[in-house]
Amino acid sequence: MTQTLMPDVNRAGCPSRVILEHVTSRWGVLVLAALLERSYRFSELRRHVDGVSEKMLAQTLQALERDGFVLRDAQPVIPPRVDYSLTPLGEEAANLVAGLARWVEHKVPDVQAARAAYDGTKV
Amino acid sequence: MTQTLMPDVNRAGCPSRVILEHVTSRWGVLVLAALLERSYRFSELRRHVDGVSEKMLAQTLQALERDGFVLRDAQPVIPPRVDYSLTPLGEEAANLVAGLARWVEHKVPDVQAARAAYDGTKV
DNA sequence: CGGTATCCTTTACGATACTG
DNA sequence: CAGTATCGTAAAGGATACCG
Repeated sequence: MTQTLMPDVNRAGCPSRVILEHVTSRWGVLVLAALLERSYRFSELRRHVDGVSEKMLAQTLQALERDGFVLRDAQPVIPPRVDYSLTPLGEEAANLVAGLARWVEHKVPDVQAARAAYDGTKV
Repeated sequence: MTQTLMPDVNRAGCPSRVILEHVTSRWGVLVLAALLERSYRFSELRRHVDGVSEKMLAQTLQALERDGFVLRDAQPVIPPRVDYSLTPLGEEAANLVAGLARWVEHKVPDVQAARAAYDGTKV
């Protein structure tokens, strides 16, 4: 039996690392945070998460769906309609990353001040 | 006067996005989480965060230092000794990302079950 | 509408060698 | 020890075109 107990993000090759990277990926964070408010259709999400390409959005959603964070509901209508929402597991993840995102938004001035100080002493 | 109020991670070009990317970067997360426990020397950190290269560790630490999350204490001794620790701001960030990392470690089995189910229906 | 396929560019990253 | 510099590869990502 292989080592399945005690996942550790500090160990290279630990499955937890890949999951963490999905959740903290550039677009993964923003998608999860968006879906925390409400469910979105593909193109809605694409407009909401400014700058994401179709390709990356599809890729991000697939990874999150496969990991059990996102639920994909494709209705067999014409034109097609696909709704994305969070699973209970995804909601937990989304709360954590959305908390981080909101904290960052709130601390932008502090970071900019730190950068100004850093750049000042380093020139 | 330019738009400095209401940072929004959903808007491309918003400074909050770059900060968020530093904090959620592949190695940024692990470095912040490590420094939450205690301060580390460069090579200690390199061993602790398994798999990180010298280059990426240096680059990550510089970004985090410039953003005001990490404090770099270089003692003028031979051989050189440099200690890295968290600023108060960095401690807040680290608590959030470490919380996320611990949550992921805890949920590894759930994700693996979700993947098995997903891969099962998709083949 | 909600994607996929293809191509191409850019960035990330790692390995190695070197320096104060 | 704590980096920097250089190089090469691999992966990320964007643009466009196309399909069910």
